[in-house]
Amino acid sequence: MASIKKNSTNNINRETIKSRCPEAYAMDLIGTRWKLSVFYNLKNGPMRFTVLRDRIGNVTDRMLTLHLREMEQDGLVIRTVYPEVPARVEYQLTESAMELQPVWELLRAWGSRHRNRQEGVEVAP
Amino acid sequence: MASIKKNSTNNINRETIKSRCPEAYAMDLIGTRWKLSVFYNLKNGPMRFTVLRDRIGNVTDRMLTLHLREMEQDGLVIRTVYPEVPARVEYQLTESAMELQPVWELLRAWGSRHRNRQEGVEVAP
DNA sequence: ATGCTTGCTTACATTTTTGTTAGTTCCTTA
DNA sequence: TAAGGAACTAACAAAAATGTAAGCAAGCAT
Repeated sequence: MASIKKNSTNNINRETIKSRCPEAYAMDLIGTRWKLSVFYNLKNGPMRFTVLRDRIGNVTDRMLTLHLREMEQDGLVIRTVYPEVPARVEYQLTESAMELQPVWELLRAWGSRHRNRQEGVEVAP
Repeated sequence: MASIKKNSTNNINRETIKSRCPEAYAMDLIGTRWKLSVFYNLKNGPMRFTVLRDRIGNVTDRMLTLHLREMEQDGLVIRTVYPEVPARVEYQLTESAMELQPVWELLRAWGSRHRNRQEGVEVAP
């Protein structure tokens, strides 16, 4: 998240797959720990940093900041600073990010179904 | 992938989110490096280990094995061993895994669109 | 002048994921 | 009897993600 080594096998593999495959590119943008939570909490409108943090719960300032910064960079959220004191910063989803909504819905449905099917399967009696 | 510390903050956070949110559960099952490639290559039918490995390219035996094992455990692939020598092992997607197809299609479409929009945005002239 | 809140940042530590290398086993065929 | 291929596994190393703890700037209320 912070410093990636451009020439590591790891990174080269990642980039190769991303460049070949839009699904992989998409997964890369949305697939880390707190991003889904950000989408989920911002889907109904903008929210300021602390509120978002408290709603998510269990995120540290640092982690949330890191993820928000990446999402901003990636065109998924917009950051608006209001020149007040104490500082007020609001985050909102971009249009493009909103268009992920159908994906989340499908994933949610699939997840529920799959979890039900898996219940009791993994731990044999 | 191998040894996770059950009581780390990291793991607790992960599990908490997963348990609350089917989307997160889903993302957790499908979101690591080589799994998308496995889905992609198996979507038209079963395939043996080496063929799969060579089609994906750049995966090591170990990595592929690790991911396939997890996917098996998670009810996403079925592993069939044919008692021949040299060994023949075939992998195929489960029905549940096939049902992810619409998700991949949406993600692919979104990924392409988003990438186009982002082009030239990140690197200012 | 001091304390207060928000939204960060820095430096460091831990955990998790990914990769590297070198085996191993099974029988079959040469 | 030795070589060979498929499908692994073990031991180790590196990279990346996540978490912890502390601190800082701005400027308003006290």
